[in-house]
Amino acid sequence: MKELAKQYDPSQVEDRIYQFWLDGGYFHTKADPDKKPYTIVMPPPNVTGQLHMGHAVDNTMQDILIRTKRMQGYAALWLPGTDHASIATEAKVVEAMRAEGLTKEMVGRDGFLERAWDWKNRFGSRIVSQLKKLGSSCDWERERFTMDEGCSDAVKEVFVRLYNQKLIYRGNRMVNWCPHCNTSISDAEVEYEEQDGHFWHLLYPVKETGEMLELATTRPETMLGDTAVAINGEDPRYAHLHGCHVILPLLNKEIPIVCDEHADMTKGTGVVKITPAHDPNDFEVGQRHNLPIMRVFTYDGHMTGAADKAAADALFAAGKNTVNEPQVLDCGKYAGMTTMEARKAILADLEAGGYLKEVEPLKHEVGTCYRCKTTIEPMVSKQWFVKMEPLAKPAIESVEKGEIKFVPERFTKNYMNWMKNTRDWCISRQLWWGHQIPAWYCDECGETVVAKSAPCSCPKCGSTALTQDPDTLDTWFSSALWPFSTLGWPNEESEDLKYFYPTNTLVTGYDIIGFWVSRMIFSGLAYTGKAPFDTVCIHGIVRDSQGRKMSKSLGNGIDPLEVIAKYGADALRFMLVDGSTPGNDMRYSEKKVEAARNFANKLWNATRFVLMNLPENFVPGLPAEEQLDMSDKWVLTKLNQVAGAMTDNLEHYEMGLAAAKINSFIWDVYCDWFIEIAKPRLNSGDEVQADTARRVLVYVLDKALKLLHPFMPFITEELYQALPGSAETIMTQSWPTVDEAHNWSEKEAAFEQVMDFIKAVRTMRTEMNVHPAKKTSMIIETADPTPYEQAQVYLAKFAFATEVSFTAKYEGSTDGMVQVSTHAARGFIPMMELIDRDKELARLNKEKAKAEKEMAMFQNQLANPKFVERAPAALVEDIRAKYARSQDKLANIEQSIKALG
RNA sequence: GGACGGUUAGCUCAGCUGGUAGAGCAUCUGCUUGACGUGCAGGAGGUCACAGGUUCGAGUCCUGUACCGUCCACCA
Repeated sequence: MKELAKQYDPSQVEDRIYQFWLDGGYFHTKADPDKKPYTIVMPPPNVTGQLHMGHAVDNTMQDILIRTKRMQGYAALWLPGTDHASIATEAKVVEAMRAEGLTKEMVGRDGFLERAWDWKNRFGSRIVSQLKKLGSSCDWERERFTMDEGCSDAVKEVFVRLYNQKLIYRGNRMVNWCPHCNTSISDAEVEYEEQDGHFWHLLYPVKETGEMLELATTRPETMLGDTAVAINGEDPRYAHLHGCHVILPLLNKEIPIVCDEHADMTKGTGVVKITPAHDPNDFEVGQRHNLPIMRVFTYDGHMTGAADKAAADALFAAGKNTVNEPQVLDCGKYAGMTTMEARKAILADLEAGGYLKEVEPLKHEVGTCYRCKTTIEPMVSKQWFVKMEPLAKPAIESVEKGEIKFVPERFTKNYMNWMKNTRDWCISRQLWWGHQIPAWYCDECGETVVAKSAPCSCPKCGSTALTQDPDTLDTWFSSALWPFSTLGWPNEESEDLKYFYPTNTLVTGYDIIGFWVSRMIFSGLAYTGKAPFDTVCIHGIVRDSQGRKMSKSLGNGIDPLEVIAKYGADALRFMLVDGSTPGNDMRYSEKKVEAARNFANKLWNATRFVLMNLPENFVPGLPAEEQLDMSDKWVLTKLNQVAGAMTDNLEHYEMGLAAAKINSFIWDVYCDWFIEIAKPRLNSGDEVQADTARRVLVYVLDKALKLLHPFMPFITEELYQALPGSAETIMTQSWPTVDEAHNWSEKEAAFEQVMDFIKAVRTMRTEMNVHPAKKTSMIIETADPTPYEQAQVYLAKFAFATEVSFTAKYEGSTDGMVQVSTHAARGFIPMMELIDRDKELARLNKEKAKAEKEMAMFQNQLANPKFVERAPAALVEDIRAKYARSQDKLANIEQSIKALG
């Protein structure tokens, strides 16, 4: 048996244990017809990212679930992997190239991709090793990457299928354009933030009547692209202007006044300028009225000029641009300015021309890019889209039918809201790192060919000159397939797919329900015909100690790896779940990690104590029932209760409650009471008693380690292996269940009576400042002395008794006797000379007040005829019993006060 | 504008289906009791945000209010 150190040092243990697990292959799971499958796919972290607290909670929760299920005998698969994170990774590679003075264009697509793969290979293992530090028991043999061969094949398969079903289309639509990342992004990727801005009230002259039409805008620089002004057809103020035109200031261009419902009579002046190329609503208006779409911004956030116009005209002339392709304006003197510069210049010119009526300050929500926070420009652009409506419908129904449930349930609403309002999903990105869109265009006739691999020739004209679409797909397009692409789909015959799919639990934060969860659900249903998981377990985010979100810009992030280095992964894990509530945010505090570290140390020392007391030839196993002491039966009953309760909590994803329960069991029940109470037996010299105590100590410890293992995997493994007779790993031992033979509720009650008495004596002594070394005899007055008689050794040790005698009714002298009372007994302790009489009287009166309050509560309840009449009979009985008990206690205290004189 | 969450001890938070308010930390008092001072034994500390309602009984259920926070939507 190995000697344990006085303090637990996780740094000496964790890496060694993790390697032991890897070497043992305990994380690997295969399809096993004799077992039930349980599957979790890990939300793939960004391949070049670093572990943060969000990952730490997410993966701790998954590991707790998977370790529990593994111990419960499931073929538990936790499938790990990483995400290529197109925008984030591409941005990093671009940045690194900039340091060398290079741009994407300079190195070209192939050169860039080579660098990107290098980058991935260099940093991709970092996050994986960090996940290992946490103790994650994933099946690393199955580690996947969203751009590996299988996942890429799944992406192409889906793209082709959806295209053939007309659920993927390409067209000129309004998209969110990030001028910094230089790509379109989806609606979900736009974040709104409140900014100070202005309403500029402009005046447009009406050609036919000469009057000035007032309208307001928050983005005056778009006015160059106005191709109409809209009024509401019902608006009496403007009835005379139907069919008229305005002269667009600065450009002196005639544009029509159109009647459209979009113009709201109740807002502003009821007149709206229409810029179809740069506003989503205006785009719709433009479609309805067949207005030209005039682009005035370049894709990198400048005003368009002659060259831009020439390029667009050339494409148009070549017939490459067909439906609704925006025209491009040569912005003349504004060409080449950034949009902000143009805003200033245009406003100055408008003012000079008398077209600016007033400026009104306002706060408004501005769309920004979730990656770089740059203000989004709505742009009309030719992109690929997924038609959402037919896909969303089954995804909504599936959740409504309960095939998928959210935990906590309230997030269902969040999901539904997202699913029911989603617009078509823009999936093309003007990036190189990612899955290139499997579409080819014929250089000769412009035909589009969508296929899993490059076509040899154009099916329409036979030309062999075809060019693949340069764009890549939104990262979430591949993430959406993750639960099944990682299990072998589209190969329907894959054993893994058949066995492990659909998966069971998806654990993730509420912040990506729209991005990811919803897309996996509709994808799973559409391509595999099955919901990809049955439960979505949602957790909150970890905030800093002041409740702020952890962020790079604030610099308030806590690095989980530093915490692990200082306190151990077990402590971090325990801190993250202990006392947490599903779906709620939590605050990080070092104090909480310390508490968790202390708990680990407590367990370490408890085990050390047990091991120290075992003889060389110790053979574990519970002794026969007749040898068990009342404290043994008590602790075994408690163990049963905690095992049952934790199992139930874990089934309901209440990991915080489960953690608190095992903590309390180990610390309060096992260490503070059971170990202490076992000591007299261990040292009694009675070999039979000592042996019984040892066996129970080891038995309960073994079970407690198992119950704690999912939460604190490292220390429990280390300690488990040190127990005599243990198997090679705790990981695959069976999860403790309720043992019906171990429910001794009457013994539990009897022992708790003794505990009550001990506590009463201890409290009295501490309050009276009696030194522990001062021991005395005592007389216990009780109707049934049996439990106390059996507990004499304990009374000696914990109630500081020399000799104990019993009586049903004490009639001796109370002179010099200090008295303590419980519900079931009264103790007479000759130690009055040690304390102050007045203090003792005060103490008793305090006890009395407490007892009276308690008694009064029950009395009031029972005095209420409606309570007795309407409350459940069992409860009324229970209250009666409690009332009787509280009466006994009060009587005891009153007698004590009387005796004191 | 819509939806959701929070408001419980000095601090951070639990409290499941309504039945005598809990934990950790902090604080106070004792304790070198041979597993552990990263410890042990005790104490003090709460009108459960506010106002109504349902109920024999409400921290828990319902309605409303206030403040804090989050998400979504819109904004000429």
